[in-house]
Amino acid sequence: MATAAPDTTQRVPVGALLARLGQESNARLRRSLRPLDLRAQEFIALKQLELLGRCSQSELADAVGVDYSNLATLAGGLCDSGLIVRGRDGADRRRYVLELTAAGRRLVARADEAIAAGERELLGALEEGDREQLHALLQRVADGAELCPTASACTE
Amino acid sequence: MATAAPDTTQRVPVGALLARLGQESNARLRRSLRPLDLRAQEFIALKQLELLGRCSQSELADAVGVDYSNLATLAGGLCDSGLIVRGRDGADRRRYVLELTAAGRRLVARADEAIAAGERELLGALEEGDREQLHALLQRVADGAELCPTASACTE
DNA sequence: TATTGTTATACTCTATAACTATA
DNA sequence: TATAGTTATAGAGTATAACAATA
Repeated sequence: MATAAPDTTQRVPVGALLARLGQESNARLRRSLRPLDLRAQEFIALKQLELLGRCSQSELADAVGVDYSNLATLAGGLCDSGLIVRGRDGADRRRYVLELTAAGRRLVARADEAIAAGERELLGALEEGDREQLHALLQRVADGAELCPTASACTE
Repeated sequence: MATAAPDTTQRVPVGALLARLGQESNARLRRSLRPLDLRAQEFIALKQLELLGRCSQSELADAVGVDYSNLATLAGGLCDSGLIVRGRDGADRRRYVLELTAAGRRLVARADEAIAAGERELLGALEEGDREQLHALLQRVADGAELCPTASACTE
């Protein structure tokens, strides 16, 4: 049977809180990015590519939590827009090597500014120290679940 | 200009972590609920209704982060399935009053068990105490942003 | 006129399967 | 045969506008 702590029944479980706050976080992201004509997934992929440097489509898909199939379309669009460049890997010609262009790098910088305000607003209830603590906890969960969102944690 | 802390540039911002973990949390929720033939939004709405007790569609939509227009369709489906009942408010006949049926209550209980395993797995990297701390921090953020996920915080 | 709820519609995101090309 | 990528498609979630009924 499931564990049943006495006062856990009447509160929202952590998973539900995560889901709800993630939803809100995504909504704010979308609104902030709309003026830049960027979709949330596109920004996340670009941002991750900035952190990882050169990498293949499948590595990026893993890091970002998007299906390979959907990342193919996504990367194609970003390539057409001149935000990334795709070249075949010399060693294994099946693989693409993705890299941010200068234009892509500039757009990411603009997007970072655009989303910072919304993020501060969402986390307004927390003091600086609490925000750090939240960041550390979330990072540990992400690393533990192998969601691999940081370059340093990508050891493969 | 935006604030620029020295070592913040090379790590994933809190908002992005929240978005990513929320995405993962939602994905696990969906997978856990599929055998019960429940969609994530449907479960979230039912669960919230359990916490709030009787409430109107607009109150539920606010609490759950779904557009009024979409909650209309959602509530209609749940009503057809016999999981909730809808009745007009006597005082204000424009408003619906939603309430969980016995069948709805049973299904929520089954769903709670189904999703508990996935949640424990996602949070596996954290000790019990850290999990509590994460819960408290997320709850404060949710309350601060008036996402109103708890009955107690709903003061309106 | 303002509010509650409904319907319709477009867009974004998620997920699966079938396919091609290279290893 | 196994893997990297592509294409197509279905389903779920998000967002907006137009509308009816009631206050």
